[in-house]
Amino acid sequence: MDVRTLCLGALMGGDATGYEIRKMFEDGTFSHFQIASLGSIYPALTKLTQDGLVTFVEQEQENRPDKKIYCLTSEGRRKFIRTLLQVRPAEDRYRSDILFTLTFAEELPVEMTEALIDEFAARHEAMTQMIDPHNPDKPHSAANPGRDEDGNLKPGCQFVAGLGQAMCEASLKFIRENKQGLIDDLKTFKANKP
Amino acid sequence: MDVRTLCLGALMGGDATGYEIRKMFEDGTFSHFQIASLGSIYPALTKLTQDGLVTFVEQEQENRPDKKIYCLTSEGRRKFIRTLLQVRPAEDRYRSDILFTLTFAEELPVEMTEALIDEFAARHEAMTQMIDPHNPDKPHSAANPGRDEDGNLKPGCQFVAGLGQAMCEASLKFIRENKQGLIDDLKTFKANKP
DNA sequence: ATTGACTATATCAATTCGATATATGACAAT
DNA sequence: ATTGTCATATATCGAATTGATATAGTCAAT
Repeated sequence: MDVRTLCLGALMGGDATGYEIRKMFEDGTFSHFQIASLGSIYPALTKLTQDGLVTFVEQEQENRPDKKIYCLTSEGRRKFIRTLLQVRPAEDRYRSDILFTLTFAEELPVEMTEALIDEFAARHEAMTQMIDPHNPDKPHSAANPGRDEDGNLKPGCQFVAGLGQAMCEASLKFIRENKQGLIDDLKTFKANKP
Repeated sequence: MDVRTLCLGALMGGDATGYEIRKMFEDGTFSHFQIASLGSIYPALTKLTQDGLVTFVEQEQENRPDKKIYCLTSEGRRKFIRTLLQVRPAEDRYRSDILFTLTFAEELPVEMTEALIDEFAARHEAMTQMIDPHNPDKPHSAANPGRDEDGNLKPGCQFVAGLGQAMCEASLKFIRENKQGLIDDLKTFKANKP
């Protein structure tokens, strides 16, 4: 799925600026299962405008650059749904430098291994906070759509959030139960092979 | 972490061809937490050769293109370890078109939502098989390093494999417990909003 | 017979990332 | 006082990477 399609999806939750769309992928609704950088979002929005799939109104701001608030056209909306229906979703891909590094734990100081695991845990801890739809310090901003008029989370979003939480919790649980074992294994491993 | 570093890491487990390195990321040891395509691996190996971090011997084959079997130099090995020690690992990133699509479940036919969830489950089921170090149909090929001379899985690899399994199992469990609920929610949701 | 899958290397256009530039205000730290 | 950093906001661009394609032969299946 290319960034253009992702932008259309982001605008399904309501009008937004390019900056706000990036936040949806950085902090917001999509952050735990999609990625898009500003360097791809802005050109995508320009292209979508040219193709008539979105429009924008420019909002002047005091002492700040103008905002461009983008809005799906009815054609953009139709195009997005059609894409979802037609395109075969790509394989999921998970990318983790930390896990890659841990694969070579035998070659590293044990303290570093421990620090890497702690870092992994901390990041996943932060992610559960971010995903949690009931989290009170999560603002009801443009970066967190997926709700209907009454403020209820839509079923699809709720399911996806729950799935993300379950995966985070599982990894945290695994670390709690297996970190010390790995450290011990590494120590004996290193003692045997100097 | 760039593809050059990933290639060095792949060669830590023993000599391999570019094709075999891709398999490590496609099917093998690294497949569930790193990605690298052939289009990036071959140029990376060329660059690494120029920099003296790997060497290769060309092996003629009957009725096939020659194999280039790449091998870490001692400098390459040192460089790799140094990189692991120095480089701050990038944020983990998980990318899933299926989950993104499910976010818009309200806009799709319920049958499609169900099919997407089943597909997600099937892929994760396949992944657990692939990760499992005890899986008997997993060959002891160049695509599956991470073992010492006695065939024992190294502690770091075992930990990472276990973590991957735990996350897969958690997602499968979540789906078993919540799929029907989502389908029901969607039906009532759609009934209320025609 | 022919389609598709596997081994093997290589190239390349299109896409995307990540860093940087620009402008301003707020707030914390030294 | 001043420096640093963070947040808002858009935009550009080189570098890295993907994904498709070319080449070429073997093998199994339809």
